[in-house]
Amino acid sequence: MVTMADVAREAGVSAMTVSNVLNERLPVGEPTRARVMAAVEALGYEVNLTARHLRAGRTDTVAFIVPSFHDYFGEVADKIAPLIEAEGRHLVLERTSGSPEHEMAALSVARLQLYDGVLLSVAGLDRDQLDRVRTSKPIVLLGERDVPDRFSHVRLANEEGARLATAHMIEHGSRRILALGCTFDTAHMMTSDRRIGWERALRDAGLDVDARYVVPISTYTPAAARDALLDVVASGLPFDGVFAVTDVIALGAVAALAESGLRVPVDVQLAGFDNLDMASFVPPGLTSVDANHEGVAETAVGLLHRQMAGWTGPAEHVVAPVRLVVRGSTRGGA
Amino acid sequence: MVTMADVAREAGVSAMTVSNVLNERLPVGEPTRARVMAAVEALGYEVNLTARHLRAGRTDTVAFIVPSFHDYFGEVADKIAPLIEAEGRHLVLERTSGSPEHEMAALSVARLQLYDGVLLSVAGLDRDQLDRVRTSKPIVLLGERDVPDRFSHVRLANEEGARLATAHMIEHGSRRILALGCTFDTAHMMTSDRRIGWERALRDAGLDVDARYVVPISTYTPAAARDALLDVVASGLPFDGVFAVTDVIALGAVAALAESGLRVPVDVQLAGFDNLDMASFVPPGLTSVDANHEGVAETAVGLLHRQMAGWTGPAEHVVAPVRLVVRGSTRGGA
DNA sequence: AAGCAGTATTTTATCGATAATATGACGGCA
DNA sequence: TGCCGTCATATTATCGATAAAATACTGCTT
Repeated sequence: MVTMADVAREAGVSAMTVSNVLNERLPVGEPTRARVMAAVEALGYEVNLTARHLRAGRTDTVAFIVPSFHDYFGEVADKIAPLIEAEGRHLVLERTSGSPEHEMAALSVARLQLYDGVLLSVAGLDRDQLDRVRTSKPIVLLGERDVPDRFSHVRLANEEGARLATAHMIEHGSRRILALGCTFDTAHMMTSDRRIGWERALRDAGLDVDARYVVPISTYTPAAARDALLDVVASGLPFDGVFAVTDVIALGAVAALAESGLRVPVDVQLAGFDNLDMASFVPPGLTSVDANHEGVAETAVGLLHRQMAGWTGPAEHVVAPVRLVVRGSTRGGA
Repeated sequence: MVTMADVAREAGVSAMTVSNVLNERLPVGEPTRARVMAAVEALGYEVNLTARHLRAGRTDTVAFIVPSFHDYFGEVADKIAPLIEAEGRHLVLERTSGSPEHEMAALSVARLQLYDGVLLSVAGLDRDQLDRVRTSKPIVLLGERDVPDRFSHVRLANEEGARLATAHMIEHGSRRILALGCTFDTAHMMTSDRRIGWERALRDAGLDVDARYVVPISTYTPAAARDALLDVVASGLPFDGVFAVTDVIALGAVAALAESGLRVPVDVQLAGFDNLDMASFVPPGLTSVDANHEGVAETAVGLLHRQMAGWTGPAEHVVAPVRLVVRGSTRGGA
């Protein structure tokens, strides 16, 4: 490996001069600079980033830590990347599988040292566990879990989104709407917050809230969603609308409804949450709550930049607004 | 920051002993070990990975460098992650936007030093550019571009896959099949290799190859694919089948066909490539060439592990076999 | 009691870069 | 001539860990 010392020897100068040429820290005379650059070229020298990190205490890298790489998180990551790169830093993704242990490990002192800042999409950790994390590293949390006040946090208006979607289906004639993938958890969770919005829409319309219409699913995959919905159909429970807790779940619902011969939106209206790219393309077009990934990405990265720039003010807790994007899977759609 | 020296002082031993306790390199007496562990607990010490990297010359981290985080690459990354973790290493993802500059930068000496090994999904670099990369770092290339012999490489049987899909549609009655998203490039590229397979199926069946049926698209998004296909419909060019170069492109085709009132598979059969998760769920089920992500991931990671373990034999060039998964978007489907 | 094998622990040097400080060379001015 | 300021470059110390070599400590044998 070619080191800075090798370049220095080749150019007949000290290592410090090489460093100064490359980093433009202290001024270097033109003839010397030229000799150094020539030596760099000749030897093909490139800085050892690890050594720089150790000495300089900065890595110029931000990590976005996600439960999994695909679907929602992949899309958000693609929005975040250019924002980080615009400030001259690198973005890397790490995966936790959504397990509390992995998330905790990602927040360990050791791993945090590798980055100048961290965006963590919280899926497994609860408020108490997060409260045990002690660090002054810039961190912004994303996601629908409850988090300690001292962490900056960006979440979606889950309840409002679910309410909007459900109310929209009620307005267009649905009376028995399933909450597919929702739960009755008491802790703040995506699945319970969205259930509350569904309930509120029902109540606002004077409809009964029937616990049988909340259909939990084993894993958050389209396959599990399809199976769960097919079970409902088989059970004979009558329904004329489905609020799917995410678009991925809605995709499973689309498949189940098609298999069951139920027409969307004529027999059953369907709405999802997240407005993933695919939502516009899956026929007949999926009505979905738009989480404004771009805006969420900008907000989160903005909060992180501020912390990395030395801001020490209080943490902010942002609730990103949502809006309903109406498509063909609900009546009143295009 | 708590350093190893702090722990050593607290426990009344040398830093080396702390290191030996934590890494189990040299044996340490039980009472000493206990004191050290107590000090570690008391101070909340964790190793500085950057310092370890510098000294030990190993990062225990593998990078998977992809054009973008979503869809195909996100799914593959989720398959790769557990395989890397099984060997006690971390996986991180980096993004290149598919640009040659970014891909070259990812292969620079400086960035390669950060990882014990690199999996690179080549999208932008051609053979000559890759040939300029000089490094002994374990690297495995993925993707459909041509690469120099000295790099290990895993690609798909693109031509065969496209042929299978096209032949299947011909067998079930299609005679005018579009190659949506394909190109006439002469360099080996995913889009041209798959076009060749499409051509071969047509020729094998004694059908004409008409250049108008190769429909390139501006960007590899469903939106661009939908627009391109709507243009074809508007042009009046008759067709009764669509081979979409990827499932993402097929998704755009699904939308365009639905908008145009063309029924799948009655009026038009449709097949894609990649067999993404969503392919089973988009009604009526997308017939797709299965690229066996899991197998590709295993092969690539296997080659990388071998290199990281010190293997110096010749590079391997693996062509991963494919198979056709028939679903409702083609006749003969379920 | 001396010698020795074998284990436990410490010392020293190093990974490669850079912040802080020191030295050197040169011109200007009284 | 002598002193000072300025710019260019070099030296030194350090980031935090660990490999390799050196030393200290055991108990056991004869």
